[in-house]
Amino acid sequence: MPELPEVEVVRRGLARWVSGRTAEDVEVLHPRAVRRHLAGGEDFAARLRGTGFGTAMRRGKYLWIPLDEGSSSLLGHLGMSGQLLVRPSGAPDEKHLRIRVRFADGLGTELRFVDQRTFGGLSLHETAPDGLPDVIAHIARDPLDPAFDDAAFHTALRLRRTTLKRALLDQSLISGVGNIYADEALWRSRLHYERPTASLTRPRTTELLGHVRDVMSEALAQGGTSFDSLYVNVNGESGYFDRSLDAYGREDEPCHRCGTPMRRRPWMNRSSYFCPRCQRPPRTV
DNA sequence: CTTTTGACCTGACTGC
DNA sequence: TGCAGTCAGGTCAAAA
Repeated sequence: MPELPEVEVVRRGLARWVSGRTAEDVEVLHPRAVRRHLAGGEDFAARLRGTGFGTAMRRGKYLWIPLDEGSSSLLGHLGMSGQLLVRPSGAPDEKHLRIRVRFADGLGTELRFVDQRTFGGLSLHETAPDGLPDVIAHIARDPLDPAFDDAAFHTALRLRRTTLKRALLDQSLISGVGNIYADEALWRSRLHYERPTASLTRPRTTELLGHVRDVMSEALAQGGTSFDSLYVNVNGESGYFDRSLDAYGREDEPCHRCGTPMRRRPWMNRSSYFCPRCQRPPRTV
C-alpha cells in the first residue's frame, strides 16, 4: 500500500521519466479515475493535450506536476492500489489501465495510471501561491519535509482529544503516514495505538517523530514497501521493505524485541498490530 | 468548532 | 463448484 516512501519513489520516477516532456494525447478509460476533476474526463484530456510537464512534487501521499501553461498542476493520488507506470508505447494494456498519456516526442514510452480499486486518481487544479494545488491546502507537511515543525506538532497532539494512531493517520496533522508505518513507528516507540495524544510528553513526541522518520527513511532507501503485485513503482519494480517489518502483518509471530507473540486488533475497519508486552495499553482503556 | 463514522472499490481468500 | 462473507485501507463528506 503506497505510503510516503512508496510515493516518493514514484515522484523520483516521474521527475526522471516524465518531467520536461509534453503531452500529445490523453485517454481516460475509467471516469472514476478522474472523479476529482469536476469538469470531467473530456475536459481533463483536452486541457492536458499539448501541455508540458514541470518538476514532479510531493507532499505526504499526494503527487503533482506543475504544468508549463503556468497556473495549474496535474495532481495524483495512488489511493490503495494505484500505479504510475512509464511503459513502452507498444506494451499491452494492463487489465486495470485507467488513464494513458502519450508524449509528443520520439522516446517511445507513455505514462499510464493503473488502479485496480480506483481509490486513486488524477485531476487538474489551480496552483496556489505556495506552490500547492488548491485542493490539498489542508494537507500538513510530512515528517521528511525540512520545514515540518516538531514543536507545533507536539502542541497539536496535546490539544487533541483523540488517540495516538488516529493522530498519526490524520493528514491535517502530519501527512504521509498510513496504517503500515503508523504501526511500525508505534512499535519502535513502545507506544500503544490507543494512548491519548494529550498524555504525550515532549520527549515522547520527539522520540516518536524520530522513529517515524527512521522507518520511512529506511523504507525509502529500499525502494518502498510492497505486499503483493498491487503496488509497483513508476517503472514497474516492487519495493522490498516488507521483509523488514517489525509489526505490520505479524500476528502470532514473535516480537522482534521480546519474543512475545504479536497481536492484531480490529481498529477503525482495519487492523492494528502490536506487541502486548512492549506496548502496554493505557490504563483508561 | 472537533471528532467519529460510513461510503467508495475490486480481487483474494475462507468456510460452508 | 458455487456462493456468501471477510479483508485490504486512504480520503472525504456527512453525521454526531
